[in-house]
Parts: sequence; C-alpha cells; structure tokens
Amino acid sequence: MGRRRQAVTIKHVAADAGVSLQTVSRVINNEPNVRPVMKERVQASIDKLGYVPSKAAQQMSGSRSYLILAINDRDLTIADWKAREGRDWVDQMMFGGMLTCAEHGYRMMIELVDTHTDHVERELGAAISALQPDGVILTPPHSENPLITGLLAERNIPFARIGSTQPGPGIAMTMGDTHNARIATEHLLGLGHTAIGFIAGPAEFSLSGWRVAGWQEAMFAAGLSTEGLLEKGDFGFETGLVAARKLLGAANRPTAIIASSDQMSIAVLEAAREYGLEVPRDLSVISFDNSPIVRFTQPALTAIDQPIAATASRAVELLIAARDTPAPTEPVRVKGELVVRDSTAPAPGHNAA
Amino acid sequence: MGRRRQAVTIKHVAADAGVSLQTVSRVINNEPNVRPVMKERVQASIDKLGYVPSKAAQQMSGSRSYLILAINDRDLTIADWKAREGRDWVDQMMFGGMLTCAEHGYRMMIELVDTHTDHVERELGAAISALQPDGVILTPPHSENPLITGLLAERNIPFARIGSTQPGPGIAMTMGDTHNARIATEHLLGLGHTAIGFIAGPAEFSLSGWRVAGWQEAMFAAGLSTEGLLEKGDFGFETGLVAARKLLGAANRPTAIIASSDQMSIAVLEAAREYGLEVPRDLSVISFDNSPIVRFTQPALTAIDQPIAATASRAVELLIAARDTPAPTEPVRVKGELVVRDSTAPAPGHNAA
DNA sequence: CTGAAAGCGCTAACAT
DNA sequence: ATGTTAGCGCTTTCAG
Repeated sequence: MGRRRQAVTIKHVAADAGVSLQTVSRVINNEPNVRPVMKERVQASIDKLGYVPSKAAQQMSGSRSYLILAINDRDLTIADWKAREGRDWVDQMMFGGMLTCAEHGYRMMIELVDTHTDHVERELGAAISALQPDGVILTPPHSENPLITGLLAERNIPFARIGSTQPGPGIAMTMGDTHNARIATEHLLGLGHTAIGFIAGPAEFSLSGWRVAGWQEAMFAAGLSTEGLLEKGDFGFETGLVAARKLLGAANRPTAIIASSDQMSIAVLEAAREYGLEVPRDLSVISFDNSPIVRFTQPALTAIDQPIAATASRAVELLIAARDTPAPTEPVRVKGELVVRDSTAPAPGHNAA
Repeated sequence: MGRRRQAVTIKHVAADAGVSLQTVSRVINNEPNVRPVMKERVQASIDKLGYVPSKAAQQMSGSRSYLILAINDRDLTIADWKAREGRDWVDQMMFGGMLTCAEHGYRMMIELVDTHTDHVERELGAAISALQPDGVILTPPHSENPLITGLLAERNIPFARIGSTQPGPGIAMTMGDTHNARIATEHLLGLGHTAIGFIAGPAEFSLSGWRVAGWQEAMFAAGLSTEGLLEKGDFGFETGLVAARKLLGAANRPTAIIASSDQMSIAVLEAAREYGLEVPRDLSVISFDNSPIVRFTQPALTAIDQPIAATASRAVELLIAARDTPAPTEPVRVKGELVVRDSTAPAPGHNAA
C-alpha cells in the first residue's frame, strides 16, 4: 500500500496561479486583502486543478478542524440499535446536524460515551484530544453531567447542551418540553377530558420534570386536580405497562393518558386492551417522540413530535457561529408540535364541540 | 476564542519519560525494537499525562487517518430521514461499522453523495481530498458506479462494495440475497404454497435480480412455474401497491407473495385488504429488510432480516486489514435469515405437516 | 495588498 | 535498540 499523499496541494495552486501560498490560503478562507483580480485568478486555478484543502493540515496549522462531535450515551444508543424498535434519535440528529454542517463545510461525527462509568472524562478527553472538534453537541443524559461540561469548558470547546436549561458554560437548549406537554394536555381538555393521566420519564432526565410541569400547568389552569394521575416509567415498555395498569386500575380511572415516550404509549395501548378499554372511544392516548412506529400501532398514535433534527441543526449553527459571536445566554427553545392521529377522541359522554 | 493547541503532545511524553520522540511514537504504534523496560516507562508517562495522539498530526505525517468513510446515496438517505418510515439502514450501518471501527481505534463517518448527477466524482473526490479516509464503504446504488469505483481505485483507497459481486477493484460483498430469497421461498413451499408471487426491486440494484434468481431457483427446484408471478416495484409503497394489485387481480392468484422491501410488503397487506383477503389465512406474505415497523403491521410480517450491521462490521474489518493483507478476491457473503412472524401460514386447503 | 518564514504534532527514513 | 533529521499541507506571525 503505497504512501498516499495529497494529490494536489496549496503549492500546486500557488504555482499554477503564480502567487504565494499565502494568497491562496487567503482566497480559500475568504479573507480580506486580496484584490478581486487575484482572487479570481486563484479561484480559477483551484477549480482547474480540483483543489480541496486537507482538513488535517488546516487543523494542524492551528485553525479549525471543521468537525462537530455529537455525543450520545453509549449504552442507550447501542440498546436502541440492537432492539430495532424504531427509535430514530440518532438518525434525526444526523439529518439535522450533518446537513447543516455540510452547508458550512463542516462534518459531524457521532461519538458514543459511557455515562455510568467514571471513565467519562477519559473517554471524552481522548476523543477531544484525538479529534479536536470545533464544537460538541451533548444529548441527555450527558447534557447536565458536570464532569462532561466541566471538561469541555476547561478545554475551551464550544458546546450545546440539549435538554438542559441550567446556567453555566455551553449553550442550553430544549425542545420545548413544558410547552409540548401543555399543548398535548390542552388538546385533551378541548376534547372534554378532565381526568388526564400522565406517565413521566425517569428523573435523571430534566425534561421528564418539564413535561410533568407542562401537564400540571394546563390542568391547574383548567381548574382540575392531578391527584393520583401521575405515574413514572423509564421510557421503556415494561415500566410503561406497570404505570399504565396503575392508572387504569385506580378508582378514578383517567379517560386520557399522556405518556412520555412511544414505548410507554404502546404499553398504555396494551394495558387498555387488558382492561377491555377501546382506544380512543374509552381512552385517549397521546405519545411523546413520534418515532416511526407510532403510525403503525392500533390505533395510530396522536403524538408530540420532538424536533430532534431541527434542534441538532440549530445547535450546529450556534456552535459554528460561536467562533465569532457570543453564545446566547438564555436557553434556546425549539418547540415541538402535536401530530393528531387516531388515538384521541372526545371524552366518553362528552359532546364534541 | 483563544487558539486551542494540543494540551499534551508527544514531546511532553518524551520529555517526561526521558526518551526521544521516536521511541514514544514506536510505543504508540506498537512497533518492534523497543525494550520492554523502555516501553513500560513510556507507557507510564502516557498514562500519567493522559496523552492521546492527534489524528490530524498522524495523518499529516503520512500514516493513517484512522477514518472509514461510509458513502450513502444522498437523495435516498434524506428521503428516509424525512419520511421517518422506519428504514434504519443508516443506523444499522453505524451500529456495525462504528463499533468495529472503535475496536481498532478508527472512526466511521457517513458521507452523502449524489448518484444522479455528474458531480459524483467532484463530490466524492472532494470528500477524499479533505478527509483522506483509510477506507471507503460503498452502498447500493453506488457500489457499481464505475465513476466511483474508478476514482477510488485510481487514488489507491481500499473500498468495499456492498451489494456487488462484479470482479474488479474493491472488496465485493453481498448480504446473501439469492440465498435469502431461496429460504423465504422454501419456507412458503414447506407450508404447501405452490403459487408464490414475487415483487422485485428496481433493476438499478443488482440485488434485485439476485433475489428474483433465488426465488426462481427454489420454484424450479420444486418443479413449479413462475409464469405470471413476477412483478416489480421501486421499494416504495406506491409501486408496491400497483404490483400487489396486479398479482392479486390475476386469474391464477398466488397464495403467497414475497416482496423485496418492507414498504412494498405493507402495500401487499393493503392490497389484500382491498381484495378481501385475510393474511395469513388467504395469503401469506414475506418481507425483505425487517426494519422496525414490520413488527407493528397487522399482522406482524414474517421477514428476511438483512444483516446490515454485520456486513458493515465485516467491511470495516476487511478494510482495516487491507493495509497489510491482500483483500479477498471472491465476493464476501454475509447471509441474512428468516424471522417468522404472523404473516405466513399453510396454503389454503393444505394440511399442515 | 502580498510574500517569506516559522511551526503545528507526528512519523518515515536514515543514522548511530 | 534508540536518536536525529526532514518533512507532511496548511495557517499564523511578521516583513515588505
């Protein structure tokens, strides 16, 4: 395997255009102080020779790496990939992140990092030393891990924290969980439901709490109680089933349930079947995530669409801009929206408006 | 934004261990000609200082980039991401590819390239010039594009062609399509079906033909005709529906249909409904791909699981090994398997064995 | 506005 | 077995 050197380098371009390396460099980086004539001449040579600057060399010489690193939880991600249950979080991150990166001449790379070990710092530190990314996107549950945010801050690398509103270094971002839970609840209120149950996600995720808050706000605003209507799961089917059974087995059985994940919503469907309840006639269900499978459940699930792609895209923009613009100090909010399908209907005995 | 230089470099390690840069380099790369004592001393310094070599610098100095590029079709991939219909091809490639890369200290990056333009060479050439990957994984329909394979061969970059058995440069790989179609057909034959329809994929994909071949082989071996039992789609729902209607509307209606994609299989389910046929009582269906949604259709689909992750993993291994071992000359075959669910049953009027 | 020089962190090639 | 030298391709000083 012969050594593979860059086919055409800045030198070739410089020689071809009859200018110095520096001038070519200025043209590449769109820097000032180049006469239009020169710029044109150089650009012509670049096009002619098909020159593309080497990212490694650019990085070496102390400029950018043109790399954004998206950090995901290793165990969760691998579990999703193995299970093939349709969770397309990674896909949607790439969708939003990669394409926006490409627009700016950047690339995005996914990096899996263990949350639960004490090697977090070693793992992330190694990735950063090896790759020297220009920006990092943190996803829950990494977003609020002080070991991680601390390391990034210390190394002076711009980063976005998706699913975190805490103050501190890095760009805080949310997908509008409170708002999303509120509009889901309001949708049900509008259908005449008054007993609306909620299955929350695990406490390690801040967004679990925000969603509960949105639901409670809407309920309180409607003058309704949430007493005995809140259960908790871990986003998975099993715990969702337990939670759903509790809700449906209670004396004051809700006529609608909002579950904080698609798997837990499917569990609600299952529990409803067990209790002989027909969805949506006897029970309305709203899901969170809106991953591909929700269109194929029986019935298809009304769901809050988490704007993962849009958020990743926004994160990339902010990270790239962070080079010259100060990062936003307030949390950046990218709101989700409700996609109405067949799992929601007027409350039993309620005359539709 | 202060300049971010490598925190700890090979120099620091060399100084700390009291050896030359070269010795440290040798230890890093596990090269011979280092006394165990030295090696230990250097390793101690590396661990102490938390040193991790910069990929950019390694690449610059003419060694590896430690990067494997996975090329996917831009339009198809973006369409999948947009549609969110559960196609998890990219996920599964990352699953297999990334993890295997990580085991060897490599990373994998997804790159989207347009098939249908004449910029293919420019686009891919640019990615290669910028990134200098140590290996490239080609997926259909890129795998047999001579513009692409030619470019890669010319630049002397090891590459794998998934879904291609043609001779020529690069490692040819298949997911056992002929075999897979055969076992699907045999499964149906075993259930007593004799009229087994097949909905093929588009001709641009070699694997479309292989699958047809596997089906035909099995049919012929059983002494059955395939006359009027073959239709074609483009892997999508709409064309699948047209094909399914043709098959089910024909005089000699098949009692079973194999469709070359999940979307087309869902279309078969839809068409069956139109014709008042109950699956699997009146019609058995086998799908290809086994993406997440097939478990949620009514009924859940029996499907051939395409071993995307396993194939990507194998590709990475072969690519990394290509540095010192000659690449395999025969096509590498990673077989899929049949996952039996609820869409297949004995043929009408057939007594189960 | 343009160019020349120095160096980023590492490894290949050549000493020793 | 170890060290020295010379670059890789680019950008950042610093001179003109």
